[in-house]
Amino acid sequence: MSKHQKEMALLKEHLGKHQLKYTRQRELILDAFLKQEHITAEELYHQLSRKDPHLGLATIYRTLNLFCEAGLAQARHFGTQTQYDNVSHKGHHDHLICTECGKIVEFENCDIERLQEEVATRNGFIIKTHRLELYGLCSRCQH
Amino acid sequence: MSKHQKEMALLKEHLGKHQLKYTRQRELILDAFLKQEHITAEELYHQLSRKDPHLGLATIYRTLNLFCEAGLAQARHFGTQTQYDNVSHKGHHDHLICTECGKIVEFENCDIERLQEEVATRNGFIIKTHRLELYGLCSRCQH
DNA sequence: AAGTTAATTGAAATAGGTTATCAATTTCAA
DNA sequence: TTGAAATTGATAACCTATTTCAATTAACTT
Ligand SMILES: [Mn+2]
Ligand SMILES: [Mn+2]
Ligand SMILES: [Zn+2]
Ligand SMILES: [Zn+2]
Repeated sequence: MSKHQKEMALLKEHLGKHQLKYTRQRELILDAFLKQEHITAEELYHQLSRKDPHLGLATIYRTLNLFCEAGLAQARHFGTQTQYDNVSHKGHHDHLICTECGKIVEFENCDIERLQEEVATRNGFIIKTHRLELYGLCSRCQH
Repeated sequence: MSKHQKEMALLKEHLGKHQLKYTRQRELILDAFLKQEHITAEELYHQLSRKDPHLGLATIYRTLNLFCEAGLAQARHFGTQTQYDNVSHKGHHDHLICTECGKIVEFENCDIERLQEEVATRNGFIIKTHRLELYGLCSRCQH
């Protein structure tokens, strides 16, 4: 019995709808990915290389992009790399990022989301996605 | 008499404080940059290549990064490229971006900014900067 | 269970945007 | 005017991500 039954079901549902296959690699990557809040392709590659030395980096990238399309992950460009956010059980959220130590705090704020909608409506837009990142110093790095 | 006297003064102030020099290239790039709301290094390069075919792309990148440090510009990763925002006279603002036609609308919203501060405070953070981007369809692209 | 077809994989090449290198040039203060 | 230090342009290098392609694998058909 693997954990992540619900997420695996979601993935299989997406695969079924798009004539895609459920592979050993996709299962491996899914399990590792779901243990993280967010991770880069390189980091995941290094983690998994220990277990399966033959897993290719391209497969990691391809699979993470697949997770995004399936709604399990959300790509977010941060610095030079792309962070893949695990949104499978937490849902949408935004980020506070400490520019000193790299600490990341996730948050949700309905009021902000509502105001975003207002801004969009006022300008004739319909929002599909958004990104909100607050950069600064965490409590430990303020001294 | 060049326009952009105020911005040029700001730049010279920054240069003075950091033992940097005021060069012909920096003046050229500043004038071209200030005519835009936001622009990529490549776009600026192509614009300026017509006037001065010997201007190097590396110089454009270096100078735009300098403008960021001087507070005249603000880098914003959008898609695969970096957009350099002209914040010299408009000040901070956020963006509505149409994913269909690429249209960009700039906006400011004090309420959102205030709520951001609240979120940060609640988590012990002090915000230095932030980015808020709303992606969706503009009025023309909704049909 | 075996065969068939199309998707997937890993390795390597390629792409694309940005930065580093370095000799020649330019700025600017003395 | 002179000289030290910063800057420039051309190009190489870098880094992340995607593409290519032959071999493999998953899953449907018989
Ligand atoms: Mn997150
Ligand atoms: Mn702008
Ligand atoms: Zn910190
Ligand atoms: Zn549009």
